[in-house]
Amino acid sequence: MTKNATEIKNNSSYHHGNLRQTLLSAATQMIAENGIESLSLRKLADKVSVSRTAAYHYFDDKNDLLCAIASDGFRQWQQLLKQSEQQNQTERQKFEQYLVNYMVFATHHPEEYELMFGRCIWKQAQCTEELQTIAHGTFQYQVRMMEYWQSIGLVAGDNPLRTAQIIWGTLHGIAKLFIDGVYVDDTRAEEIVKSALPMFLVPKD
Amino acid sequence: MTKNATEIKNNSSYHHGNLRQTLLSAATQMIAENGIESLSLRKLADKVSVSRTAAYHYFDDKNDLLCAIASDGFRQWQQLLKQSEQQNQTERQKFEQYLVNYMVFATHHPEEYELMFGRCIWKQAQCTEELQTIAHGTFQYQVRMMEYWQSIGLVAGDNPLRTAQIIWGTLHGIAKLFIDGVYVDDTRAEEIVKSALPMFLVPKD
DNA sequence: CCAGCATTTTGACAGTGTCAAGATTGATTG
DNA sequence: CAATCAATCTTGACACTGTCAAAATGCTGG
Repeated sequence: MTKNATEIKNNSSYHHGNLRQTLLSAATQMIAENGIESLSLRKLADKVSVSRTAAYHYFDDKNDLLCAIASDGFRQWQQLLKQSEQQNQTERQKFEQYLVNYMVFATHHPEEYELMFGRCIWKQAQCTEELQTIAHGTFQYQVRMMEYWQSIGLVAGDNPLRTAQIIWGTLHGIAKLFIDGVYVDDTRAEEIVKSALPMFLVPKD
Repeated sequence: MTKNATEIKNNSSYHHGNLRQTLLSAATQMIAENGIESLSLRKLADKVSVSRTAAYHYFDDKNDLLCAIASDGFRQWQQLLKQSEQQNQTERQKFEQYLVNYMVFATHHPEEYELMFGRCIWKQAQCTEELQTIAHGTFQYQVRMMEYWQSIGLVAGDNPLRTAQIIWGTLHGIAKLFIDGVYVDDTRAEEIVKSALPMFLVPKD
């Protein structure tokens, strides 16, 4: 029997064959279901039917595993960014789409979002080089988008970095207030972001 | 010897005399120094020279203790809010002061801020009634400030709640990106907030 | 002086991350 | 084909965590 990267689990065998990916998927699912804090390496190992310390062959640390999940999140987000860029709309629509996309991504994958931008990785533990690279790249990409939108007179301001920081801050703040449960009323995040939109635009008249 | 609320520790006595407050202060200090995650009830007990479970007589939970610290934080913040309101400046200056104050408070007490607005209490655990009340009151207060600033034509928009949500979101987002270490460059949070200021104002000319 | 009460401690348990050492297996090479 | 080796996984162990139940301690009113 040859190794097959797509087969989930080679039953009744000592070697798993695909443990790293299996761990990542299972961990991502567990996090999505019950939150980051409820993920323990031991419960994860149980779920995958493997011993407590098996994961240590693929990840240095619990932190290392979390960083890998976060990196996946960034890849997803980058894909979404590029997708919405290719739809032919007005630039103004693209900008609005970007804002809404951010909110939808954050509120639909709250735990992964927390991992990507939260203190758990960035402050408390040190983050992987892979994660640092991809995160930085994503931000740079967004700065360039701002630069373009400012150059065509859509978005206000003349300092793309500053503007990106502020707009990102706004999105991040609203997203986090929802995700963390500070905003519990039925107000929808999307609506709030849409009413924030005019703030960022160059006045029309 | 009579009991004295100001004396820190009645040495060589079984009963402490002032344990609740002592625990709160020590915990606040430990959190400020080494972060929320590094606070354990046992280390806290050690620091106060008391047994592991002594705290359980004053707090239901670890969560309960954290909520008490957060409540203190809100009291501090409210005081700061009212102070800056009483200084006689133009309304425009007061508004700017409010933004800057928020940022200064958040970045100078990052761990307490995280406790006040972070997932640790609001999402993961349930928060105390005391905390819920004081937090809600603080937000209401800020909404009323927005209402006033909009009524005199300083701040843009006609929906105070929405505006408060957005401005608070912006402040919160920028603060958290700094606190959590996502922004690591030497850009100062205060500067960013000041350049965000015009976004919120009614255009002058 | 003693009973009762508030306060603090000790003992115990389940759960956590992680290291070191051993067990198992598939692959490689003579 | 068989022996060895390296990759992979497991077992044992340790320190640390929050928290409960039961015991111990000291203050205070009768």
